[in-house]
Formats: sequence, C-alpha cells, structure tokens
Amino acid sequence: MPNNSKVYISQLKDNVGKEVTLSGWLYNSRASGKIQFLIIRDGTGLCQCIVEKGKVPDELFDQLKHLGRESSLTITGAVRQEARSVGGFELAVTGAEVVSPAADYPITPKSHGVDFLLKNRHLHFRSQRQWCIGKIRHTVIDAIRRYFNDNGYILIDTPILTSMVGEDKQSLFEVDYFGSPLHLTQTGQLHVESAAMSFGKVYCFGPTFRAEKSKTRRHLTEFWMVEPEVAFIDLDGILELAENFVSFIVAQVLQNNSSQLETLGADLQALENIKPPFYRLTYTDTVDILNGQKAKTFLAGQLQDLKSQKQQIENRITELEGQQKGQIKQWKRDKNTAELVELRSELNEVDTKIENNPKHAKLAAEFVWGKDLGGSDETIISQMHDKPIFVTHYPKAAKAFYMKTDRSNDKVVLNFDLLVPDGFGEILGGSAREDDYDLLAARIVEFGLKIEDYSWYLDLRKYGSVPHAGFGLGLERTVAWITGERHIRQCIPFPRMMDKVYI
RNA sequence: UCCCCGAUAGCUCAAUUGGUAGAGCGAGCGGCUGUUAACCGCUAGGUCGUAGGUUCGAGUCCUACUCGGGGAGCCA
Repeated sequence: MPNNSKVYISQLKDNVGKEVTLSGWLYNSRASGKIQFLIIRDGTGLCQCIVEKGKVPDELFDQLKHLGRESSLTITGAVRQEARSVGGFELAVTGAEVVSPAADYPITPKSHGVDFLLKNRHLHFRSQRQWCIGKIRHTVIDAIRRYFNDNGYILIDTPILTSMVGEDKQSLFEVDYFGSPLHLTQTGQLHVESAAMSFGKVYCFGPTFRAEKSKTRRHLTEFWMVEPEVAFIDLDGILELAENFVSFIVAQVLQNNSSQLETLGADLQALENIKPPFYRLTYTDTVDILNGQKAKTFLAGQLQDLKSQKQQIENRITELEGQQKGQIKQWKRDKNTAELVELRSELNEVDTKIENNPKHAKLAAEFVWGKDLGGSDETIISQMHDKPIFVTHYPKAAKAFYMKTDRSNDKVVLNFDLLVPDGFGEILGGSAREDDYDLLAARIVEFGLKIEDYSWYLDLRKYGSVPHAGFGLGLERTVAWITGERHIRQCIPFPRMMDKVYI
C-alpha cells in the first residue's frame, strides 16, 4: 500500500486524495449487494467507508458484510469529499483488518429506555449523544480553569473528608474515620475563604456530595462544583464576575463544539444571546412578579399553548390511527407505529405540564415573602426572561449562616442565585460572606452549630477581616443547560443518584 | 417521606375494554452498486415483574410486594 498513513477521522479534511488508514470501531453498516457502507468511529468523529465488490478481496468483502457492530478494525482507502456522507468525507476502501470481531452489541440504533442505557453506561459512552456531551463537558471544564487561571486566581484543593457543615446537616454522607464520624464535603467554600485571605483570588473545583432524597432530573448525589472566592469584593463585584464567567464558558463551547451542539439539537441562537449584563432582580421583586398579574397572564398563556399543543398531538394520533386501520404498505405502517410511540410519550409530557400549570400558578400567587423560592417559582421566573437572571437579597431566615446581612435591611442577606432560561433553574449561587466577628458568631449559635467547631472560621474575621464574596457553579447543570439535555445524569460519565449506582 | 404513571420477546412498544400472545428493530440466512435509524423475503426468539384473589376463563379486574420513570419538599 503506497503512501499509506495512519490518521484520525478529524484529520480527513487535510488528506483528500491520499490513501490513509483509520483505526476504530464499526458504528453501523448497511449492505446493498455488491456495495457496503460501513460507518466507522475512532473517537474523533464518524466516517463512512465504501466497500465495493472487486476493489477488495472477496473473502474480505464477505467478512466485512458479516461484521458485527462495535467490532474493532483498521481500514485503508482513499479519502474523498462527499456531501452525502456523514462528516463530509468518505473512504474508498482498498483494505481492512479486523482487530477483534464483536457480535450482538446490545445498544441498537433504535430508541432505548433510560434504565437500559444506564445499565449499559460503559457501552452507551460510545454512542453519538454521549460522545457529544462528553466533548462539551470537557470544554466547559477547560473554560472554567482557563477563565480563573488567566485572571489571576489560584487553585486551592479543599478537602473531601471534612467536619465542616456548609449547607444542611440533613444531607451529609457520613464516613467512619478511624472510629469517629466525618462526612463527605458539601462545599469547599469555608476552606477556600481562608485561602482567599492568603492569595486574594482563589477557586476550588472538585466533586461535591449531597445526600438529598431527590429523585428528579436535576439531582445527583455526587456532582462537580467550582467555587471562586475573592477578597475585597462586594455583591455587585461578584455578580459582574459571575456573568462574565458564565458568558465565557458559553462562548468557549460555541467556539469549540458547534457541531456537537447541532447534533444534540441545542438552541444555538439562545446561547449566542448569553452575554453580559444579565438581568438583576431582588427576591422582593420576584415575589411581586409571582404574586402579580404578569405571572398570572404568563401562566394562563402557557396553559393555552399547552392545550393547543395537546390538541395538535391528539389530532395527529387520530389521523395516524385511522391510517393504520386501512390498507397501507408495511413500511408506512412501521413508520406510523414509531411516530405514534413518540407522540404518545409527548402527549404524556404535555399532560403532566397541563396538570402542573394550575398548581404552579397557585403556588406562585400564594407565595409569601420569607420562604425560599421553589423549583416551579424559579422555572416561572426563568421562562419569563430570555437571558439568565440574578435573584438577590433573599430573606435571611431562608439562607445559610455565613451569608452577609444587608446593613441597610437586616431581614435580608447579600446573596444571589443565577436562574438560566428554560433550563434547570438554578445553576449558580453565591453571596457576600459575613465579615463581622460578632454577627457571624451570633448566626452560628442561631443555627445550632457549635461555636468551637468554627473557631478557625471565626479567626478569619478576627485577624484582618475584609469584605469578600464567592459563588458555586454546578458543572452538570451547566452542561445540561448548554446542551439542552433533559437529564442531568447524562451530563456526568458515571452518575450517582439516590438509590442507584451502576458502575 | 409524600403524590402520579409504568412493568408483555435482547430493545421499543401493540393486543379492539375478560375469550388460544403481536409488530418493528436487533440476531441468523438470502436478494439488491449510493445507503443515511436503508429497503424486500424467510427463520429463530415469551412462565405477560413476583405472590395471592375474583371468574367457566385474567396480559387485561382486585390486594400486597418488588423494581423503574416523573414530580413535591430540598438543592447546584
């Protein structure tokens, strides 16, 4: 084989006209008598390889014809541009060598249930959707590190085993540490605060554990969180940091992963729109919106939309069912069946939304100042806006002990949540930290925590206390939001959920 | 912890409201030189989640349990 060189599928565009060898796996194949179409994947992309009878030895032609999906192989041929082919290039095959044949690969190109795919997560990695999400997750992580590293932040690794309670005592995973109890970290914030007093600008980035009994598409018991902490900054300053940071992440994904976003069906237009400044509302503003006519009108309109959607789906179902009763071609019947399955599941989803709409409207209308915002309240607020929204100044009683009390209104704290449009509600939350020794000590006592456990934390207020602030960004929720993925569990390689850990 | 929905072939789903278990995909064999979740023909594949109950008769109705999905609370 002359001029034969090993290349990756991502390099095909630079090798048009040359004979190259790819190493990969058989993703899918179609045969049509004397021609075969093999889709090969190699980790960098997909390539259709054309095998024509007569251009390869007959034994090889027959071997490839019966090769099972996900068999590994090397394949050689001339690269040519071809618009009809996935990726725009294809290989005119002259030779191939099977490295390891596979048979009965369980994941087929047809649809599968969530549970089945999770049980086969080790194989599901290989499918297009998971591959695209994995690439985007990588870009998001890279963007997070790049943003902080390029802006003078120092990475501080905070402990995973800890005695600190950062959020809620109810959601701790306890660990037996040589006979005495410790728990897995819920946040690195308290530790990273001490580092901020040394380095000025710092961040931690690692796994976080919450034993919340939450079985929803927004929850994992183990997830990744990045937490910057900055000395000498106020609430406005940290908001500005957060919107620049989130915008940078989105821009990096748009720059590096546009083809993956397209494959996933993400809303590119909406992502292009993610630029500073974001909307800023106080908690009190949002309560007014939820209680007011505007939210009522919005929800009523949404209910109308849902009902007409339902009507459309039902009409289509009736139409298809009518066709199924008559005399039609078998292939048409099959296509209809597939569409019916799809429509019925859509109908189910719309029905749930229609059922929830009045409940959410009631919750919103009857929302009283003082409670934390519920999931549905966040969804309503985020759906009413086309860009991310900061909600600031929550009631002190609903928030963590370390948040700084607003000196002009001691009922509220200087905190914020970032709600993203049409997604997972909250992806980021943060606050200015209480920097007054006496006020912080009082809050620790109020929360029923032991002051001696926090003596080191109080020291930070004793020796040169400064105004400082920080936030935490949930990695998987961010990836889910950007990719438009419905389930957060598809956005981490090996998800850990309440009552469920596969491998 | 609470509420709603579900469990039928390896996978995704049907079964005309209680009357002998079906289809597509996948697998195997054959046909087809441009397929895009290809198409066409044939073959194999089932203790209807488990345990009881009602009935002449249960995939279908009732009870309990197990497992799964969605949501609430809580949260990133």
